[in-house]
Amino acid sequence: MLTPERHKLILQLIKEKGVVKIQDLVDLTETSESTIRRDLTQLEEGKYLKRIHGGAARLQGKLQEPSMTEKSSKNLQQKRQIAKYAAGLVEEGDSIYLDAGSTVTEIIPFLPSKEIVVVTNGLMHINALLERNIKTFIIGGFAKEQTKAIIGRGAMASLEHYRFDKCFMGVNGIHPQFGYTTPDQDEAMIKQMAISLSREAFILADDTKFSEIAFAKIADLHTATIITNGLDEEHQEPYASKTTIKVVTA
Amino acid sequence: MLTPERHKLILQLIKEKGVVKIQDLVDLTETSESTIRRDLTQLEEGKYLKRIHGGAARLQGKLQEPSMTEKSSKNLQQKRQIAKYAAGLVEEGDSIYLDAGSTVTEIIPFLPSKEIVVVTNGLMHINALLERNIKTFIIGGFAKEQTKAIIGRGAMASLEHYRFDKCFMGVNGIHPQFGYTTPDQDEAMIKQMAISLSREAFILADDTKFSEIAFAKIADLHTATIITNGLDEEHQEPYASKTTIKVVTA
DNA sequence: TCAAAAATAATCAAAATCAATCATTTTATC
DNA sequence: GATAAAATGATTGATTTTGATTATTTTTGA
Repeated sequence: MLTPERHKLILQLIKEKGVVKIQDLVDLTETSESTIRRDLTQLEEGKYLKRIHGGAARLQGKLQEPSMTEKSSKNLQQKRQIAKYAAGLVEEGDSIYLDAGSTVTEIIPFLPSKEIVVVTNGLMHINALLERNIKTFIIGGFAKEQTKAIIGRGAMASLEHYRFDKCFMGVNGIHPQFGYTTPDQDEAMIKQMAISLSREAFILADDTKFSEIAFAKIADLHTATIITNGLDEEHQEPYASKTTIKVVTA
Repeated sequence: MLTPERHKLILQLIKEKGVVKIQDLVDLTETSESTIRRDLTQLEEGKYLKRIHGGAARLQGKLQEPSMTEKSSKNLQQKRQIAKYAAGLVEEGDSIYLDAGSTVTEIIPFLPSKEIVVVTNGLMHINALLERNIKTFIIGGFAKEQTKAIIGRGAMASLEHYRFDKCFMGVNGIHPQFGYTTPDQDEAMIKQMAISLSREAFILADDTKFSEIAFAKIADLHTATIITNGLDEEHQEPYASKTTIKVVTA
């Protein structure tokens, strides 16, 4: 195994578990203790981790991702959290629909790459999907400039040819009475259809979307499961009886 | 195996896996270790990858596309010439089909932006088209990674819904007897269909494409008009009787 | 505190990988 | 077809990485 591969594995494991034992790394990488020790020394020098007696630990101290404003960084973190959880729902062999939208894009890095099929109307997803070598189909139709989404009659007809195990999408409003809503009627129709073509549908939404209402109705609450974060129990109440909410915690 | 082929394979594998071992590349390309080492050295110089002990790794530094070689820059000038002429053929109110491919992309900046409708299977064209506020439809189907083209059965069905005044495409081979050819059969079928759905079809080709034959046949010469440059009269002769050639001059 | 156990660091030889060289083959040019 | 140029594959010795060994330090538990 090549050095960078090992380093990557080590960092990955440390990121997940916080601390790791040397012996675990030896087993994981199938190399000798000496090699692992050398790796840890190097990684510590590069400030990627902290060595501790018996292994190594993640350093929480600091710089993970520079640049990015306060808001968008926090926002992105939230999106990632939600996206990561959503990706965890995808199983090998699934066919899934990814609706256009920046929140949904965040799912892609976490998807299992083998044996899944993705259908999407989101042009912004294409590069990320192809880079991960995921089998990707795009639906045909009119390309809308602002949102880089494929919409319109043709898109509906194109979508009709597929069936999905799961679909993931963002919305602009979630309301106990008015259900899921979005500003553009054409996009609403696509979303609605995608939900109806999926065995399970998931709405990805940060807490600002709750109690909001946008122009075009997509569907009633019960037709999809909501994945969100940081929504306290009090605010969940009006929705809890009408649909399933998964609150992802940090 | 030819050098550019190997380089392509190497980059492809590295893109997929992040890191590759030299021995894997030797097996993959069925050449010697020496050759692979030389390849890696060259590719590293061109900033396409980073050599590591035992193999090579993808560089995340980012800038992927820029580095244009001597050759491709000259090539680009030719492409632009051809593309500009082709764009001049488009009239207001036309519906046109732009096939996937780098030559065709060059048409976009020269297109009249008002009152035309573009249909394409080329994902690489989308951004340029939307930036110019051109009414754009994309056909649905399987997204092929290497060429960023939409292909397959779905694409054929999707294409079927449209009719065009003109269509523009590149090819890999033009031959008096074997007509227009391209390496990928799926792409050939799409091209063929696009031609048959168009009132007029145009092939954009620099002079290196003449007398070449690729694997999959698209159509006979007479089905399209060839737009090329720098092809002297002597070489035009075998084709002139079978189709129309427009030679663009500098 | 002290001794045993565990973990670490230092050392070294073997293995793997590397760069440089050269003879041979392939390709391009006249 | 002859020649030059480029690409290739094998070989060599140098360098890097690795795993085992041994000595040193840290931790553990009585």
